[in-house]
Amino acid sequence: MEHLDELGSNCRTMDIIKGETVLHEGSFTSHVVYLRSGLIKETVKGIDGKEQIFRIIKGKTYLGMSSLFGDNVNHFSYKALSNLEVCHIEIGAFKKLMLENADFTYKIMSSLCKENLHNYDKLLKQGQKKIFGRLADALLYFSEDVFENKKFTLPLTQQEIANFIGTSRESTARGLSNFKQNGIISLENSIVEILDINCLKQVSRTG
Amino acid sequence: MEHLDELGSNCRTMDIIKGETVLHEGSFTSHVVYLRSGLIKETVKGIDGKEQIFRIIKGKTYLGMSSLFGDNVNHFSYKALSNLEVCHIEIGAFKKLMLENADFTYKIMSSLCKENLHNYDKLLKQGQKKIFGRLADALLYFSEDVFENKKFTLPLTQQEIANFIGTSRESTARGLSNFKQNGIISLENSIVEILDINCLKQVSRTG
DNA sequence: ATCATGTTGTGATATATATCACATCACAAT
DNA sequence: ATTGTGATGTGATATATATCACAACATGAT
Repeated sequence: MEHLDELGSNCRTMDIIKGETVLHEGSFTSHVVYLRSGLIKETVKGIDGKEQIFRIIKGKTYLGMSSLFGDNVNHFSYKALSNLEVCHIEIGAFKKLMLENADFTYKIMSSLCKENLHNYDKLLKQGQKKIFGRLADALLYFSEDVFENKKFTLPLTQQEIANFIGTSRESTARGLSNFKQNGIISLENSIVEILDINCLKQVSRTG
Repeated sequence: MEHLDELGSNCRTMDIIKGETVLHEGSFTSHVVYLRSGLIKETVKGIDGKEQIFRIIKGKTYLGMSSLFGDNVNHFSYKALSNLEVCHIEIGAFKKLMLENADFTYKIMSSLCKENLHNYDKLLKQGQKKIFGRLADALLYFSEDVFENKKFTLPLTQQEIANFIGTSRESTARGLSNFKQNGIISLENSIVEILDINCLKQVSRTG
């Protein structure tokens, strides 16, 4: 997926520090942004203005493609959870590359479609599950998709996890306590280790 | 979006009667399907096997594009809510057209992206709203997106509406009764007319 | 017209989860 | 070390919604 070489001077690299916002929901999409390294939370303002977290994005990913090809307005905000290395690409150069290189376009489209299927699946299933199931999903997501490790530091606060799985902070806390008491995870100062992954997957399935 | 002429003999039209399934979730995507006319419900099997309805699809739409470019397996089922006229397109011919015609590809991609933004927005907001808000959304969706009319016949049973907005049949019934009593809609034998659209939008917003 | 079958309306109750309230804890800045 | 500030843990209570139960109704087939 990295055709950045072909973009040459149209691609400008820059560093962003933890906490900064890379793109703002509602702003005009003037550049394609490619995340080289670091962790980002993708958010939307929900009704009553509170932050909903859609997903965590890690390195080697283009940001806001749907917005770019949809209506040129960012539909999400992207906020740095760690220090980042991003690359800004001239929108014209990017579109030109797409029109000239059908193969590149095809790849972009495939990866977009895969992402979408995954997201739809997640959102649809989420609506049916109860809190413990959704929390289990979040932990599996961190472990399997984001960090690819059974042991990791929570990338989000409990309030943010709540915003991610659509529940309250208190329910998130209670869920984590419960998993801990049942020996499914260990949890110490935001460091989680998944001890019984089968059980966690079971909880994810049965809600 | 209609490039069917260019596809010539690779495009085969056929009729499907109400109730039939056009594509099955889990099956291999062997053709691109274009819906010429009629109404379809796009569904997924949820946990515990009960049907979740993702959206209603009306004429002049390609089915299952994300699945086609994602992993060649249908992630949704498509069931006819009315008699349909569909067109089956050879997958090879379709991909060939895309690789040869960057402009066509670009348009497909744009429409996919717009769809996605709309769907994400809907799913994310849905998680935050209470039942009356979601039901209001469904009615507005039928009126504004599907039928483009304030008066229409419900395309789904109450059980299906419940599967669409993620609630129980009984809650759906209660919601409709409530809207009726408050003069927001009229409802007689599945025929709905939206009487106070501002109020309905208000309910949609405030949940 | 009659029947059978699926659809709808509505009460009573159970249950999951939000909300409120407050104590404790972790961590960064001084 | 001390302080301040935000993060976390946990009880008590309120509330929305699911579930159960059943009657009434609509619709299509015979």
